[in-house]
Amino acid sequence: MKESATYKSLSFTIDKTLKSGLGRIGSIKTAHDEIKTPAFMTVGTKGEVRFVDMDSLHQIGAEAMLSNGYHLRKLAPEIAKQGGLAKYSGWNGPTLTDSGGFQVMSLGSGLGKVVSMDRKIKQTSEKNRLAHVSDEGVDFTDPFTGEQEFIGPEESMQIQTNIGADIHMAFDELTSLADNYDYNVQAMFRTEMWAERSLKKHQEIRDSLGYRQNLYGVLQGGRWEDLRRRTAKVLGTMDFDGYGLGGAFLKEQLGDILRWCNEELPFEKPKHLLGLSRPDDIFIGFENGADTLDCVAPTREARHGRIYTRDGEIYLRKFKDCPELLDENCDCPTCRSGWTKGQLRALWKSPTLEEKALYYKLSSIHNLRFTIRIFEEIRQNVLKNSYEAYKTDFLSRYYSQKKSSMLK
RNA sequence: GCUGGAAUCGUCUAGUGGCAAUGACAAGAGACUGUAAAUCUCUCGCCUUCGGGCUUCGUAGGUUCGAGUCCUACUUCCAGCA
Repeated sequence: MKESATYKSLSFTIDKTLKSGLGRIGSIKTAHDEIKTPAFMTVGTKGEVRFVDMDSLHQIGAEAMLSNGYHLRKLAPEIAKQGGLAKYSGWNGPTLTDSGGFQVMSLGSGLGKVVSMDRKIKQTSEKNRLAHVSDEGVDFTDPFTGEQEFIGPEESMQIQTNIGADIHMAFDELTSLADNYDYNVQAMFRTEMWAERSLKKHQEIRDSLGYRQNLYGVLQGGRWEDLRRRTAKVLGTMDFDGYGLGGAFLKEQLGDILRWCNEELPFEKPKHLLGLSRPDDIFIGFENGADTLDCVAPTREARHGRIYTRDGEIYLRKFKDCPELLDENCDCPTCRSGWTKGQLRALWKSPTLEEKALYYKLSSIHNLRFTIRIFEEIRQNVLKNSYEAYKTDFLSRYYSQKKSSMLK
């Protein structure tokens, strides 16, 4: 209670804007610390980043942590008692919670978030879904306990205010790429209605608590320009502290979709691009007005043996006994400690849980640092007026050898 | 030397006479983007125009329409007795 009372409104400062218009560098002041933008928010769904301790996160320059209201729903009252997410998790830095809206899709229609044109799109059949959406909210089955539960905008706000992150997200419905235009219209209207209800409930609780927490509105609208611009206008007039850019994207359209949204939204408010972090997505997001991004890919892919390097991604399994560092140019603790590809591969393949866990930690730290560093370099290069050259160099090196480097 | 038992894909393993033969691990390829994910998918005897063809279950014979499965001998290994 006492600690929470220090919460203040966000203040977002823009230091410099790209000539192209939407991209900018700046900083978001939160009650805990300042987030220099653009920034990557490390995903710690349940208040911890899998296998990575908080000291290591600070050491690699992590700016903020994103946790999930859905996963923390039952712990929320306890988190409140302990003084909020930053304290509870031991992270003690800027935090954001997602509303649980993502689970509408992942437990429901269940399709990957970003899909390239050639990938087949298929929809989960209605009866196999674990989540069902109505205007009230989402009825879902807990995949582990089988328990029937319900979360709507009001429930999500209650959970998130208990968790007490610096930034909360309005409850939204993320559609899948398999959903057609008509369904996206429906989901967009619902998301707008939920945005209003989220805001109302958030403000009620905030007023009763007597201190300020911050809420971002979340935009949906699928891949259609008319929907994206419309919903951006609608949410843009509402009293949100910032905006979450949501949706499942065709990679080829990502930039356009973000541009449609951000041309309509108030320029001076911070924007968070939900759930993306591959290098190309980072550049597209930044240029089109995203100030922060979050993603599970760096840590998940690390655990699965996919390692990021300046020359592209590699499959660690192809590097048995290899004496090279993961990435010669990397300044992460794993590389600086001299761990070689071969040693890390051996840990990963080890029959002991301790060694596997060590691998997960070392590789997660590497991929996270790799990702965070791109954001740092974007900031530096924008200041030096060398952003375009930096981007071109980075992307051509990263993607040119994609195939061959993965094959070794 | 005698008496039991055992020999199947890199390893371990399943296998009532109709089997190219089970499962696991290893290996190879791919996926993963607001974490149902320390996960998932595919390949894993050889060849293939993807219909199929060929060669396999220690070795050599035999019984049978048909043998990894039954019989005989041999080889190797394990256990017990000498």
